[in-house]
Amino acid sequence: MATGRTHRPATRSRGIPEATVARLPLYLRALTGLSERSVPTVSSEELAAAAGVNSAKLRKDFSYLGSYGTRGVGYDVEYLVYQISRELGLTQDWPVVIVGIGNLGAALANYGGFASRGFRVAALIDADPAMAGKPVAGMPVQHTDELEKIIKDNGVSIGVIATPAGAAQQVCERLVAAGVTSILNFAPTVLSVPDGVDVRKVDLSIELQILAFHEQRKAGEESAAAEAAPLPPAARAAGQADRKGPDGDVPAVMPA
Amino acid sequence: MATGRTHRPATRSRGIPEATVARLPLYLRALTGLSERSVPTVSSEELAAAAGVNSAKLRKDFSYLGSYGTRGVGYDVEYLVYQISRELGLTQDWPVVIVGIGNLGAALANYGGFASRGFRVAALIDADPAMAGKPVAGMPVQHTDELEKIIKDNGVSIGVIATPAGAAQQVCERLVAAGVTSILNFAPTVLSVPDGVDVRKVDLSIELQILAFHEQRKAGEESAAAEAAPLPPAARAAGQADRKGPDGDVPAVMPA
DNA sequence: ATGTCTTTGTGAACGCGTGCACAAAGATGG
DNA sequence: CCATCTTTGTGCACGCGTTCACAAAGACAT
Repeated sequence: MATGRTHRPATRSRGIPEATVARLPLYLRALTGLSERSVPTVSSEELAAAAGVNSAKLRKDFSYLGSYGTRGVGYDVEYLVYQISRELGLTQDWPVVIVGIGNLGAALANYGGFASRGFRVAALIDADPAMAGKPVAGMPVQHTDELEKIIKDNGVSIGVIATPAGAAQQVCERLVAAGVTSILNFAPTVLSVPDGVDVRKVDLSIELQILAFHEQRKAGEESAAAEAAPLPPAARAAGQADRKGPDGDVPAVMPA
Repeated sequence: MATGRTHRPATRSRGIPEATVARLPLYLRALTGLSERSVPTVSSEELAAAAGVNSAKLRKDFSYLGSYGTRGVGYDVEYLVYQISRELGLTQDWPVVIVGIGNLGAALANYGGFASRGFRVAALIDADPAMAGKPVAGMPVQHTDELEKIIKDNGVSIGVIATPAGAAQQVCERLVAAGVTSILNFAPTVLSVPDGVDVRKVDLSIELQILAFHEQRKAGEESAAAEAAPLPPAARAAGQADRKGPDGDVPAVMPA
């Protein structure tokens, strides 16, 4: 999924593997659903099915948290909801700021999933002076000039970047300088941050390209030998394409 | 990734590892930037820095595609752009439909990154009759009733689901029945699909929760021994919480 | 209390991905 | 033509994550 990842180099964060951490929210969601239906206990097999994973994997994941199950019975739903929430740090309030209130930023501001898990949108920030004061999701947009003050006043440590790619790195640096140590980046750029700052990336375009790859492969398998050698591997004469404009003899494949 | 991933069980798709496929769009983006600046060739070291990865990893990734570099020189930018585009299947046109034109769906419809890589939004679909005909991103929203017809008429094989969680599975099944074989899912649900259908998931809430985990850990390291045992591991008497409503003696930690 | 049955928790094996380190290949200069 | 220098391509080792398979633990019936 979603997601590619630009974050810590697979440091095991206190014994809990990164892959397990990434699945905990999945379990939590499934458990919350069971809790709403007043299901008291659940087996690893049932919960795994609900979360879309292997039951052995689920049990191993939970084993990193402790022995919270009862053999022969399963897991107590409410208790497990609490334990996972605590482990993820969702028992406390996390104020976040969203920078870049375009279409995507507005969608994020309105997204219920943020507020429903202890995340509170503390401020919406945009560089466009025309946006300042306009209400989005029942909240006035504030100008970028206020960024540092907002972060410090609210004790924000998580920032969401939904700006155009060109502005992302600069916004990122200001966020980090003001005290933000975790960033969720929607801009299609590689952010460089100092050590100690976590960056997670959500890149819609990349996800689609990965799907296209598999889609093409599926289509190619059906009409197997349809494509001959698409281009000779050494089609270009060595040292010929040097110092030539971007519109050389190589097929222009990138639209706009 | 971004993200978690619900897709093929790590099947190596014709020799190219899944992890490599996920990085190809990253390289492509960096290369496109170089191409626009008319840079003729680039070394693995430079390109790796631009893409935010290790240079050895980049070279190994490219080695799966073939020997496209020149030792002592580097890679021809234009040629590599073409090769990666072809490998990802971006040399052809991919019509996509977006189902669920709420805040997020509208943001996606307006998102330039879709159109800029060979992906063409063929239709916007929503279940709300009041939305039908309304223009979003310069395109009239169509009603769900038309879904099957739209898919078949346009030869759509990639669908984007941006509906509420409750509607996602049903929409998914209709998409698949109509011929869609790749799905990008923004709804916070686990989709179950038949074999042969790829699903990639983008879950904003999960990404935030992962960040919160690391954030909490950072905070916990500073004030190391601040937190004592938060709850006795066997706090509940065995077999006591059975058959009790969701509001038992376990702390209610999930807001709303 | 004893036996049976269910389900957890985990040891161990396997496979994938990553990164090191270096040989091979080609460019470049004399 | 030979030497040197740069950069690729890759063999290899290591570590993480996944999965299998089973012993241990507890529930439950008799």
